[in-house]
Amino acid sequence: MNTRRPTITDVARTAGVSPSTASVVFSGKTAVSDATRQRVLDAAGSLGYTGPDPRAASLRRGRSGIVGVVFEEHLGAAFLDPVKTLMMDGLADGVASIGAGLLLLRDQAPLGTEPTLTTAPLDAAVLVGCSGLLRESLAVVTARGIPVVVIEGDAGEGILRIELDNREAQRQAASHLRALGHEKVGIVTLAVRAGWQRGWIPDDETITVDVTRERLAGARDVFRDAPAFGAAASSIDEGLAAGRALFADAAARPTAVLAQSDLLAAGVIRAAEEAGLSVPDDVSVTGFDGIVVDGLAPYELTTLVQPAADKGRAAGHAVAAMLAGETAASIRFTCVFRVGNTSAPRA
Amino acid sequence: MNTRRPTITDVARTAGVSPSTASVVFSGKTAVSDATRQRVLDAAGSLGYTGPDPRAASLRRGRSGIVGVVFEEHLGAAFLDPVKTLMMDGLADGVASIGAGLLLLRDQAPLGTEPTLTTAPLDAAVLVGCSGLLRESLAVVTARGIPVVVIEGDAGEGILRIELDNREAQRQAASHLRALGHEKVGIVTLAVRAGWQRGWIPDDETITVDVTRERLAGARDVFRDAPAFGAAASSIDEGLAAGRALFADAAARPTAVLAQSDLLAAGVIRAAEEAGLSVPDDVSVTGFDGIVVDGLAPYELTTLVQPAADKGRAAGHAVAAMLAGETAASIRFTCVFRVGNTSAPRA
DNA sequence: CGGCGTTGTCGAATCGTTTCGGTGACATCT
DNA sequence: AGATGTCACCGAAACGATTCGACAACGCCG
Repeated sequence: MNTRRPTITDVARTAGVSPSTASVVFSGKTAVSDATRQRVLDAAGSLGYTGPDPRAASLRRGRSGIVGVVFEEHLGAAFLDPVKTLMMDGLADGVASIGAGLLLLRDQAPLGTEPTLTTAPLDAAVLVGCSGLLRESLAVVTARGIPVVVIEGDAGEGILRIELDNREAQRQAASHLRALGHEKVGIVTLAVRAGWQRGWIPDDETITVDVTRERLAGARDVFRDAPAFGAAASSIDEGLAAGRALFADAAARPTAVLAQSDLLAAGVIRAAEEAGLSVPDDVSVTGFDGIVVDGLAPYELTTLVQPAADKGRAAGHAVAAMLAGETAASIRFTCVFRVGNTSAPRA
Repeated sequence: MNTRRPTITDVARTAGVSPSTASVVFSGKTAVSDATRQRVLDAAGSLGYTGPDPRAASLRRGRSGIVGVVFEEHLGAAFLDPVKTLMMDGLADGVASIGAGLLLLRDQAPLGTEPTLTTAPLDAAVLVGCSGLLRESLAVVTARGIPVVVIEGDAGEGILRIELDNREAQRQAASHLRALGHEKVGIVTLAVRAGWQRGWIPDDETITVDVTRERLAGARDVFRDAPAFGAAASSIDEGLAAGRALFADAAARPTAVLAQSDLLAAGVIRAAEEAGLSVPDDVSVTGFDGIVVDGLAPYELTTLVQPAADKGRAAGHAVAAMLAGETAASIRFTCVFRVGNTSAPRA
């Protein structure tokens, strides 16, 4: 089959109408008589025409219907985190209103290949987290004059931002523990910076990941000198490792642990059980995120429920608004503190 | 700023060269003298030109650099499964060789919006799982004459397919249990069809999900009459529910359980513990996938290790090959049986 | 019956690149 | 010195659709 695909012009010719009319039949921008529409559709059918070429359409329209989502991590790593997953879901929802799809982009293109961020036909971009690495991507995107939204990260002047009240929220959990009488509290944080290896965080460490820094600050607002152990990622296994570190020294053992994510909290709980400690009787544990941790039952974490999907949806709507020429504003979501059965008065 | 973005023609004019030359400077398709190149680059810089418009380029080239990935599930659900996540990772890798990005597509577009599958500028499509629902998507894509690859699913004649030796692999695990002396075996399967609710699978049930059917067949090759409980999804919690069902009746209790995924197996193990059974002494449990189940330690599942990332990578390469005009062949990957500490001789 | 608002269709002008054949100019070989 | 190649660069023609103003034809009203 050497024959190339039929174009809308071919269809128009076969149907005996002008290309403009045929185009309108497919786009529905203008009224067309039923008779004509049918004729065009028939012609399309007989020619095997399956609709306008999206490439040509997007050139003419100046829109591709594609929103790029840029992650700093390895793609797989990004989806290991249920919060990000939920966020993606919301985002997909949000951009669906303008009929757009999500193009997955890695921050640093694998060696030797084109940076797709510069060559992809994006209408807009959403950056997830913005710690250093993403700055570069941000530069590329803004240079292209594309609307951009940053989720959970400081992007600098004039960039639309979707974020949480991380510090205030974490402070709530801390206050809760304080009110329960806890004084010796341990903190388990998310990664301190890209490439961070798990370990205790020195007091003079500079924390480049916004979320980690803010939540830690919130915890320290209440427990000024609480030691903090930084995990390498948000996972149960990392939490387990962190928990072991916290509970290693029986004398220095905390009576409560503030974890910066539910997954970490779940790991900490497991570490506690391992150490023969009962939760919440011997040690209270709080999480952050409010997700359903697979397999954690019967525990119900005391945690901060964040509107993860809403964050994504908001980003999607913001992007849609910007594309529609409206101005959108940054949004700061609020977490809801939820008491579960993993925190109790100090024994 | 009413001023529109500069085009490559503007840049060419400023640099005093023809548009074709300017184009070549950016694409690198032909040799250009250093002096000219520099002149063009300078002109671009002073005009704020950030490279060729991808939309126009893709029209002219006939390539957009975008590969669509179509899921049948809710986007979020897709990424809850570590296997899919790994697969995506490999896929991203595989298509990176042609500098393509991955466009996330849901099978059924949310109501009231354009089906992006038909309007997105795709070079190729990868369908994940192909059970009924996806058939429609498949029709759309093939009608558009786009190269398509199906991962884990029967797509019918002439469609390139990437799959596993599901049946043979599962049979290995079953044989292993048989060799250990087990006779009363329970099976926990993945979803039987889209929208399946957890429950025992009647003998006359038609199983439309390929993976589920094949693995079940493999298990029944060895244990012809083993009862099968179908989970609604691949998760620990579903496995837990299934396990409870299996262990509910002490008299009918199986001495071994074949789970169709590691996540399910993890849940079954938890259910066993809950029922006061010890694994593997009282009951053996095998999984499928060979992923690292977060928080399952110290158990190491006896399972079938599937090359999830390789599947994705293979799909990516297949797509790349087809786009290059070469012919690619279907691939069937082989799982590796790995004995862990969750299976033991029958007590 | 003439003016007028509707409705449906058409022409022509883009949208911004890339590509391909061609053309000088200049170096190399015999 | 003439023939032959190479190297850079240019012009013009696609790529396939959308859009917008113009324009007939038509029914309606006073």
